[in-house]
Amino acid sequence: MSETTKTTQTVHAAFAAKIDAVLSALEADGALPADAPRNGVTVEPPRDPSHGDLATNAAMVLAKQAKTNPRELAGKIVDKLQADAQVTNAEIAGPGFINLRLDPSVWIEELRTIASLGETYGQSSIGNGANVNVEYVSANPTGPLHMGHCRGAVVGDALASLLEFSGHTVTREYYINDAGGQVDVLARSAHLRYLEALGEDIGEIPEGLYPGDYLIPVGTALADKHGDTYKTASESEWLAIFREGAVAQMMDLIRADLALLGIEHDLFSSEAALHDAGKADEAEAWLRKHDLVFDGMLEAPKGKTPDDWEPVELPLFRSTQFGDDQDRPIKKSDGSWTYFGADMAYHFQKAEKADALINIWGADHAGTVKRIKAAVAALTKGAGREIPFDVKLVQMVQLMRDGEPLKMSKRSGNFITLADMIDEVGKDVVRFTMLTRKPEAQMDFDFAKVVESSKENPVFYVQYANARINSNRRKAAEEGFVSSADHLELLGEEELELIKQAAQFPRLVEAAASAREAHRIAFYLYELAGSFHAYWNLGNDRPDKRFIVAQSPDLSAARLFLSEQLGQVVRNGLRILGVTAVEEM
RNA sequence: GCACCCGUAGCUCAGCUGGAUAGAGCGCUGCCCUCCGAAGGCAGAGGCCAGAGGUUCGAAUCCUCUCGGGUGCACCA
Repeated sequence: MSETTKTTQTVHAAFAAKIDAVLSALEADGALPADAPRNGVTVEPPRDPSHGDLATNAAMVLAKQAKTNPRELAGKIVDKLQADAQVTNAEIAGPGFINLRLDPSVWIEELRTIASLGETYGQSSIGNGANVNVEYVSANPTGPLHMGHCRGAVVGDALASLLEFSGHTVTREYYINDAGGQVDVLARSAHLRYLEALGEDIGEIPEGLYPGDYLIPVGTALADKHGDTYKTASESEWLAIFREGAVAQMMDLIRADLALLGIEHDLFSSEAALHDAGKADEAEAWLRKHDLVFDGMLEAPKGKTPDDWEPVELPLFRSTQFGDDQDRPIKKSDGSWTYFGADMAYHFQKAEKADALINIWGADHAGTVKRIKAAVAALTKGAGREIPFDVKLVQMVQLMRDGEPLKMSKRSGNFITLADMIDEVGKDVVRFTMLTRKPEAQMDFDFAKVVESSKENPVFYVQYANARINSNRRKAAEEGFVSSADHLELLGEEELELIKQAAQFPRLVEAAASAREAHRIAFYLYELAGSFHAYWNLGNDRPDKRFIVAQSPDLSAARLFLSEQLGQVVRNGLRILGVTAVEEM
């Protein structure tokens, strides 16, 4: 380890390394078998702070391998740890935990580390630069984004950022379903609006076409471009042209919506282009060769069987071999690809370029997870390159206003758009709020509650912490006090507690990234903000606990330094979530 | 009927991929502030982690079953 990395290593990383070194020393002593696997050994703060600053379960995990009992092994580890100047106390507790108390200088040093690393504090290299493809949103290009797309968009984007922050190379991808029946419907709907733009009275939009007003400008644009060329032409003449034109405009619309949320994908992949490249055919050929696709009879759908149900023979993927409840068709009877058939080829294509795939899907697609994972596993394994493939399901959001659910009518084409939501409460509120619940749990989004300025609103509370830090700095400067690291030794117990909490950030980032759970960052920030506010409030009754103590310039400077670094951690966390750290409120 | 998700304080939810006495906010109770660093503060009560088995040093967490709630079950996307 070089000197430069040593000076900026975080407490958590340093002590994880120390425990590791102790275990290696015990191996050298013969107290542990050589190369004993150490997965499962953790170094983390105990839940109950009275137990100490850090705890490790090493003795309990390794006792079996050492052919001894946990407490005895713990004793040997403690002996070595007590030699460390940074450890003021090491003791065995309970079934074999080792609790460590650290010298205050360790935490003071962490504060300096935050300052020197600044925006990079908390970054990790656990990703080892692995290429991770995160596919999210992928809404059909048939209209603007609505609130149903919102949560997946935010969850996917925050996860992508989190993975980047922890050392992965991330591709943010959007899959454009521009080859199915729904884009033909779009083309017909656009053609109708085209006729409208040419002055025809189109009356009511017929059932089965998209009624939304957002297609009016699409019709106008098509009329501008094509004049009356396709006014009386048969559908076969204009369908492909209108489809392409309308999809392109829908994607512009969607990109604009995503921009409102602060989302920019790196890659937009087209299903149509995939077919043109013959990717689906390639996948089918390979699967047939390995007897994973066969021509067989499709079973009747479960539940209520449609009246017009007739058995047909179709190319089926043997997804039952992988836990699915029936084999799934990859082509329709007219020879065109099913959604699944195309999706399979699409994922195989993605897998060729990535070290890991993550999909963010709406919960309504839950039923298709098994088959796609099965197909991708078969294809990648066959290609000799099996990679992790996660599908994260994002549950529905119920929109509320003052505790009352908002109904929306999809039939009329009047749904609450993403743009409407952002217009009303703002990007930051939408993003943060979507991350205040684990994605796989259903959530309510109450337009009234998310903009409340109170402690119970996490968005506000976290933003307020940063704003308070800023206003405090400005006010201090007016009175002639400036942050300085010269006398950090003056910081007391309450201040050290704050540093300890801030120091959790790096390991929290790693844990959240490993678990692929960005919402943990949001909860952490809420807690950190809560601690900061509580500390601030101490000053209400005790002027000696305020950041600015007129009689003690050195102490004030040290506390301002602390305040700055807390702000840094809050901002770093917010940046992962894609939420602006507002300066004033 | 099947699959997936959820079930933790009165309510809304966390719980760091199996650790020690299960946490937060709201609500409730009590006290404090309301002459400002208060878009309030401090403290307290409140739990059979839906239920029953199992796995092991150790389970809210993993497995099985049951009971509730949600979602989805076309050659749609």
